[in-house]
Parts: sequence; C-alpha cells; structure tokens
Amino acid sequence: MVTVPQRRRTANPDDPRVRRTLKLLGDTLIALIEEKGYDAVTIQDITDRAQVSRTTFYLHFRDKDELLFENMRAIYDDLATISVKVDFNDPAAVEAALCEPTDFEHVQKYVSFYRVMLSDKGSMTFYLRVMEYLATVMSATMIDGMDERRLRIPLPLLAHMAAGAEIGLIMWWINHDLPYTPAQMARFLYDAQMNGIWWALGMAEAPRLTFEQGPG
Amino acid sequence: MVTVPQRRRTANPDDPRVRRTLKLLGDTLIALIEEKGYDAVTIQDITDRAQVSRTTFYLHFRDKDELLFENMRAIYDDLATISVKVDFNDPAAVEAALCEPTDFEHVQKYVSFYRVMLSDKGSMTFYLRVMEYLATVMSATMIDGMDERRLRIPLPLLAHMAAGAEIGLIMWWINHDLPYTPAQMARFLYDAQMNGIWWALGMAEAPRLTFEQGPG
DNA sequence: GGTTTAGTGAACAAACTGTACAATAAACAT
DNA sequence: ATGTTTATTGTACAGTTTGTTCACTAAACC
Repeated sequence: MVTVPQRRRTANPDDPRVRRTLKLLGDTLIALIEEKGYDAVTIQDITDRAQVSRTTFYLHFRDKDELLFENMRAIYDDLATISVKVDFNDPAAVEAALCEPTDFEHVQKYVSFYRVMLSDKGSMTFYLRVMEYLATVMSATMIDGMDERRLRIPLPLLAHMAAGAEIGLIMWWINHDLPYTPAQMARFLYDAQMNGIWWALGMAEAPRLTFEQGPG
Repeated sequence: MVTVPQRRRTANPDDPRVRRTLKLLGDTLIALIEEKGYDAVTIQDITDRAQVSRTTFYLHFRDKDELLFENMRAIYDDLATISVKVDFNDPAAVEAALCEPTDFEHVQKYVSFYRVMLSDKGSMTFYLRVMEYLATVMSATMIDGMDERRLRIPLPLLAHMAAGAEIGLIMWWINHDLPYTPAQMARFLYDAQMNGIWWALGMAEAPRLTFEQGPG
C-alpha cells in the first residue's frame, strides 16, 4: 500500500549534494520498479544501486512511498502546465486544442514512468491520482456552458466514465509501444467519446431503446 | 507487487478442516486489506487474526499473493456465469440483457472486495484483470456483425476505452455507496457509451470537426 | 580557512519471512 | 470402534528488512 506522505524537509534542496542524492534515489526507484515491481523493491535495493548510504535515504524520506510521491509530484507539476480548459461547443477551439500539447504528450514524455506505474508492478495510488485528476478536468469542461435540464446522465458519472475511458486508451497505447502520435490519440479519444460507439463503429443510426430512464 | 501464482495444491480441498482454514484465511485477508491496505498486511497478521498457525498458511499458499489470487479466482468463476454476449443491433435483445444480471450485479454482490481492491489499498493486479476481462468482452461484442470498412476508430482502442469507461463508472459507484440500482447503472453505461457525450449532455447536434482522420 | 550542513559506516533491536520437525488432533476407511 | 491417514500446531532457526542512533568524514558555503 502507498500512504500519503507528510514531508518534513530538513535538507536544503538547493545544495548540489542534496540534488544529486534526490535525483539518484528517484531514478533508481523507477528503474527498480521496472525490474521487480514496486512492492518488491526494498530501500536496501535502492540505496545499494544508487550507491547512497541507507542512512542518507532516511535523512530525506520517511519510507519508499514518500520517495514515490516525490517523483509523482514532479510529474504532476509538469502535467498541470499542459491542461487547458476548452469550450467543447466551439469546434475551432477544440481543433486548436487537439493540436496543442495534450495529456498524451505528457504521457509520451514520461512513458517509462507511466508504463511501470500503470502495470501490475505499479500501485493503485498512481492510477487513482490520474483518475481523479482526469475526472475533475472532464467535469469542469463538461459543466461549462451546459444546460442542466437537458442532461441525460448525471454529470459525475459521465466525468468518471470519460476519465476511465481516457485511462483505458492510455493503457492500451503505452502497452503497445505508442503506435499512434499523441495528436492521433487525442483525436481518437475526442471522436469516440463525444460521438459514441455507434458512430465509432460506423453505424448509420443508433437504435433507440423504448423505455426511458431519467438521470435521477 | 503481485505475482501470478503456480499452485501446487497438496491438501484435499474437500476435507472440512481445509475448507475451514481456507475460508478463514481468505476472509481475514480481505478484512485486513480493508483495514491496512494490501501491502501492509503481513502473513503474521493474517494467521494471528484467523487464529491459524503460520505454518498452516505456508502449507496452503506460497505467499500473500497466492492467497489473494485464490480469492480473485473464486470471484471470477462467479462472474463468468453472468456475462452474456448481446447483439447490439437488436434493441430488444439489449433491453432484455439490461434487465438480466449484469456486471453491476456482480460488483454489488462482491462490493466489499471490489471497494478494497479498487482503492489505494488494493493492488494493480486486480484492476488489470478486470480491465482485460472487460476489454475482451467489449471487443467480442463489438466485432459481432460489424462492418470493418465503416469503422472510424481502431477496434482495440475502442474496446479499451469502453472497458475503462465501465471501470470508471464502477469506481464512482462503489465509492458513493451504490446510489443507483445495478440496472440503472447498466443503462447509464449503455446510453452514454453508445450515444456519446454530446447525447448525454443533451446537445441537439454534435459539431463535426472539419479535418478528418482515418483509423490507421 | 573556518563553519555549517550533508553523507557515511557501523551497530542495534524489532519485525517478518520461509523452512524444518516432532507432536497433536481431526477426518476418514474398513 | 479402531487404526490409518492427513491437517494443523508450536517451537525453533537463519536470513532479511526496517528504522534509528552516533561518531566520523566530506562537501558546500561564506
């Protein structure tokens, strides 16, 4: 399990020695997760490989989880610079956004991290964090300029469905060595999600079910 | 990390002593995962709580993972009895299927297991197994009676998107104490996925993007 | 060059793991 | 019912990992 850390930074992050140590430990963790899976990696493993004293590890991190979170935070700080809210009602804006760096560019950039963390060697914590992030973004985007009374599915459900779909797509992508460009993936996701599976399958018209069901 | 087990069952599963022990260990594992998270649970914890000798544990299972897998297998054997392949082109068949027990009934039945395993206390192994299962079912359903030349999105992508969407929906559901019935959830999923987000948001018409992109 | 701060290596108790073995208790067969 | 088989038990053991302490060295800073 992975617990949310309470950092109590004592060391000065500007000190070149500290930077060296932190980078070494972080990189080594990822490399070892890739080899053995997160749970199987011991602090001994990390410090041995990184050629850092085990004492030094405890000088910076409470445990393995804290080191992982530090890495995750760095990656998420980067992701936050990418995401832009787009008005889905404006086709021109959507097209422009799909050409801008998307989440998929971010995944591509950190693909080795994502590949490990979203595999059976990873931990649910990372997955859940991605999920929560995407659901929040989706929800915020959808709620924008939407008429609540015309809503056919409760919004939170829709947001989590859409977030799950994106993660599903990302997982297929990274497990097949990124066979499409990030722009292609973003377009696939947009098209399939917005228009639905009937459209994606090339069906002329979606058969409507007879009985109705409201969002409540 | 969770490794795929190679069981070498020595004990006779019909022996009442064995059944008692296995059930005790399995139930205790779930209870402890709920309390401390999978990784934090030790074999000592399990055997102490279950009032079973630690020696007995090793008589049946190589390690914690093997015990988890045994529990997962039991749940999946049950799920396999539920899933039915439905012709999406036949609205009557779809309606009938949505009234039959669906995946959501299965989740409801084992909700405590799902809730734990799909939380930060779980492990990616279970998530990936659910994902792979759903993607396979989705793919098989979609491929049935579909015209490949009219396909607008590559099928595997579509299947993994749909599988991810279902998991996203399930996770929202179990994390909000099942506020809808399984039938409602199945309907939400079907409607939103098949018709797309434009439809779900109640938009009259989906704006089409100008530039086109093929599935390859 | 002197001071501050980070990193080191050794040593420690505590906990968990995985295995072995002899003893006990429950289930089974006839 | 009795003897046999099989599961479970308690104890013991060596090997790891963990988290901490402490005196020492090395690097960075002024």
